[in-house]
Amino acid sequence: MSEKKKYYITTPIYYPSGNAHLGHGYSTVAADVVARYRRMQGYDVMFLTGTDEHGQKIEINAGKEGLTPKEYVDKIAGQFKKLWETLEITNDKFIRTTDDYHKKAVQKIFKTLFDKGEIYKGKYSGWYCTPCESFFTKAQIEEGKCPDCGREVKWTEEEAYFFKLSKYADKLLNLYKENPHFIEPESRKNEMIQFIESGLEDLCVSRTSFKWGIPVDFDDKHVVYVWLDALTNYITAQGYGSDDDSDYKKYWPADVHFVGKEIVRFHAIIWPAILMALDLPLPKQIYGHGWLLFGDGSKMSKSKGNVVDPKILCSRYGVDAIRYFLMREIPFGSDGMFTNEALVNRINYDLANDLGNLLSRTTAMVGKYFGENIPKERKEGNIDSELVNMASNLRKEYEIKMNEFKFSSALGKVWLLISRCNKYIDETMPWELGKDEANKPRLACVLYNLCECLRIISILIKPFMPSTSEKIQNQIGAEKDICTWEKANCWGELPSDAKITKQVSLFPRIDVKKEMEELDNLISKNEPQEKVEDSKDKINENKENDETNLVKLIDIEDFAKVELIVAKIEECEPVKKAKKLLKLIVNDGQGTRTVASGIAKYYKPEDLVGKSIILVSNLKPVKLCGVESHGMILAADCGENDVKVIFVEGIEAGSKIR
RNA sequence: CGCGGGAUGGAGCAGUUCGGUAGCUCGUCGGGCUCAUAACCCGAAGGUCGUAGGUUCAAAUCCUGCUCCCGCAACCA
Repeated sequence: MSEKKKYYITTPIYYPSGNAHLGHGYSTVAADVVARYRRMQGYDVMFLTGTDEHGQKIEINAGKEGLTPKEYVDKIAGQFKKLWETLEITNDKFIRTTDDYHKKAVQKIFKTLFDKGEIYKGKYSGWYCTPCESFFTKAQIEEGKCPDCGREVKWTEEEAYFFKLSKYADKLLNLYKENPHFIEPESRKNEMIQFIESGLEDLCVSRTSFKWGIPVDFDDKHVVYVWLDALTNYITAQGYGSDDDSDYKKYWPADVHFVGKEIVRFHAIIWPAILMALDLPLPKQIYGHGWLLFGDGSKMSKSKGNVVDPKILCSRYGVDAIRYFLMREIPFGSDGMFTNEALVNRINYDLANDLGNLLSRTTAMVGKYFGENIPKERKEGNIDSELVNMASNLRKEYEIKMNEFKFSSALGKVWLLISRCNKYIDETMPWELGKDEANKPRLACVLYNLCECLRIISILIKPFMPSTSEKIQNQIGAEKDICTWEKANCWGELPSDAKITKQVSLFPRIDVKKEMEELDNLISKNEPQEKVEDSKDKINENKENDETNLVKLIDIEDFAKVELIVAKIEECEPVKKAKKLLKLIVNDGQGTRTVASGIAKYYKPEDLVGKSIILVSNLKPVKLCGVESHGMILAADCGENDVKVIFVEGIEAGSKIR
């Protein structure tokens, strides 16, 4: 009774403050590929994904739609589940942090930590940004606004529970040292080390400012804040803290947590610290993958016609094509771009021309020359050994890449064989062999070799493209028992009575030009309901919050509150340690004052001295990068990437503008 | 001197750990083939490897200075 080896992999639990999009799909497909790969290798796999459903933002978004938070998350969690079905994700569990068992377990964990003295009650006073639900440190408050959203932060004091994160600094550094692969890719590890070395503060783990969360059961003013609520899902999902923790015992610790690079910090620092505090084993690895960017580099460009709704893409091109694209186009550790053109090109070149066509021409020739079966009598040629070796060794190379999560390279290896096969056909010229009855054994051998290669290929692409894999096996008549991982490095498995039939094309070729036009039409139709809300896990970088075109109208009294005057710039210098800031000394008619302005990118100091500008003179002073700024100068956005200061000529400094 | 990543033929990237013919995909041009989804195969053109110095017999690779991009942090009052 050889116990199967366990493999536990997770995606982040997604924050359902908006619709599921391709960025979510990216992480999840990657995890699914690994899960399928490990299952194929015979592991007992646990693959977990889910949603992180608490927090103020959910509360607010629900309110906007006139729903209760629960109704709201039910709706969105449903969308996520549906998307995973569409993408043929084979997660074993789906956890929602609003699930009962999770809530209970979290309360238990909270209490345990409190009893152990790992959590203590304290007072939090600091700058708080409501929309972002974040407090900022002393270093940050000096500088002013919320670093995330730029909005006003409020000085807030609240009673709160704290987790003693600071005491784990050394242990964490040690952990990284002793487990060099704990954080991958390596560049991320360096960031974490840096972060820790710059000092860890205790972590605020409860809130009183909103209700939508798990109550602290011994102090019901408080709800558990995201850290202990969300991160713990990886163990509560397996029953930790419940009556039945057999799965927890079986699968924990996780082999790897896949996370977006923006949340590596939480997983590499906070999560292990929590586990240490609980005396539980730590996950073996945190892998921070890159982001899927849209269009020209960062934002989704509507004019470029990027349909990012994964459902549309899947129905148009098939799930396998989308899965393939995501895993092939972008090296897993780095950022990558999604464009429709890149997608269609990949489908055409790799899938239709190389793989699809290889299968097509192979099965067609078998049909043409032999009917359904390749004869037993086969004559080998000198040229064969290179192909055979390559095919037999492929699994080994593929495995190395897969184990490092280098999906793109792993697929690259497979495609090397596909190319080699196409070349092999040219070299052996089966159509010539077919002309002479005497060459039939040689022809049989050539076609057999191609089918064997296809068999191996079909096995190795299976985690990525499950149904394509099956289709290939079907067409070459390979039964399940010779399409296993074990048989992927064996040669000569296909029996001579295998029934080989040409069927429909795997991937039809796409007319790029036409397709781009159609996609353009598609989005223009879709646009109204397709706005992708930025979510907390922001895997896509679509920060452009659909510029609210609705300008709020104000009364004349509101305008009267703003005092605008003309001022003359007398001195100007860049602010040290600031990239965007210029420090201006301006004369406002009464005297001089200092103003900081974020225009360093567009103006040199000497271009400004002596000029007159319009100044908002009654803004509250604020300190920016050590410079006290008294006012703001008016400037206009000129296109995407330029800002022009509004200069005025021939008006005395101090003149009021109305 | 905040941290980090990057600058390589028209585009997108690899190569830089441990110096020694600069490689891949796409595009362009020419040829071959006809089994196949007008797919496949071969060949060619095209690169001062961001810039300036240095070490070396030899530098994309090592060292130093500089410029420009991109994240994050911070600071567009």
